[in-house]
Amino acid sequence: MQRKSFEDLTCPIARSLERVGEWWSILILRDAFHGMTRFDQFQKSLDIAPNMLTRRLTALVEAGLMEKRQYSERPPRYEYVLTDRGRDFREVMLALLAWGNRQFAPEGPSVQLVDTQTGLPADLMLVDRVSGKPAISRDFRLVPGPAADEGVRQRYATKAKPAA
Amino acid sequence: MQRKSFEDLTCPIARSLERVGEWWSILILRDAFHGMTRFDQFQKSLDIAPNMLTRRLTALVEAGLMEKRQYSERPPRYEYVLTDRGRDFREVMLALLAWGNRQFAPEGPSVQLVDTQTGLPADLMLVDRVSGKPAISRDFRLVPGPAADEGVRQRYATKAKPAA
DNA sequence: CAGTATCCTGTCCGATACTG
DNA sequence: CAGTATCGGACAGGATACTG
Repeated sequence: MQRKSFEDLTCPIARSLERVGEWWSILILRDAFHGMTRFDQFQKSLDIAPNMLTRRLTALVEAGLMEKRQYSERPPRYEYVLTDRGRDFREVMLALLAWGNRQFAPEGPSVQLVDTQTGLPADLMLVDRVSGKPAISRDFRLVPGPAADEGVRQRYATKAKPAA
Repeated sequence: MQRKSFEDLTCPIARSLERVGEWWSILILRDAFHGMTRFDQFQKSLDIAPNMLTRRLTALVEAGLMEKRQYSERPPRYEYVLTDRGRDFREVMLALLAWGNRQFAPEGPSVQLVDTQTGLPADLMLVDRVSGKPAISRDFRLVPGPAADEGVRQRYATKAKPAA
């Protein structure tokens, strides 16, 4: 029966996972951020079976994260480029990368983000543009928004106090 | 043959995905951040089959993101709490949430982070603690770190110019 | 080069029944 | 309450062969 469809769910995390929840999807996006656009570039880099690559690329295109563009008439050739929506995913990827480096790289990072102006590695944190406070500040709380449905309201109505 | 094991890979994104790549894992963490600790709390909230919940919880414990703690002797009762490593994942989750709200919530967010001091919804962005610049600034570039292996170096040695 | 077409396997996941 | 046990289905993913 496989996973239930969560398309109707309003939780933004679940909705995001609908689009990028498959394992390869994020790695394909990672390579796309690195400038790759062509089928065989992805295939070589990822060492992925070609049919799987086709499936994932198609899914990413359908989700609006990438766009398939013809860059040659004869022979017909296509490339896959990030859309605005896909490019916006960069922050999530960098957050994931930073977390991985902090937690699973005892011998130092294998890939890191550096400031090309100074040469210093970046130390990323999420902040609120409005107040300037870090997102992990205790001042912030997740609450149901205007489009919340019953399920969401129930989950966020628990008396349990949120973990730090 | 299922997915190859990527445990030996040094890419921090792949390494992160090893731990939280399964669909339910992140949703369990989401609920844990919301203060849930007990088996049946997760089960009711997620509407997940009990055997799957056991599997995912066990995996999260093995990955060091959660800890199984006995909170009652007779009868023996356990609870699942976030470890430091698990709590550190909060930034990734919030980044995912913010992306989902930006991209897939035309009718407004269903869940949002608000500043309890001001009542204003947060507008999250990743910034570098060192320079204060946003992570999406063009000044930043991903480069191989001290622990990079051949595969990583090759991927990051392409002449292709990174996508914006 | 850029895929499509088959076939196969592992496992994620759901459903249900059961237990101390 | 907090799970374990068992069953079965759907699909992610791999391997390989083939095409314009």
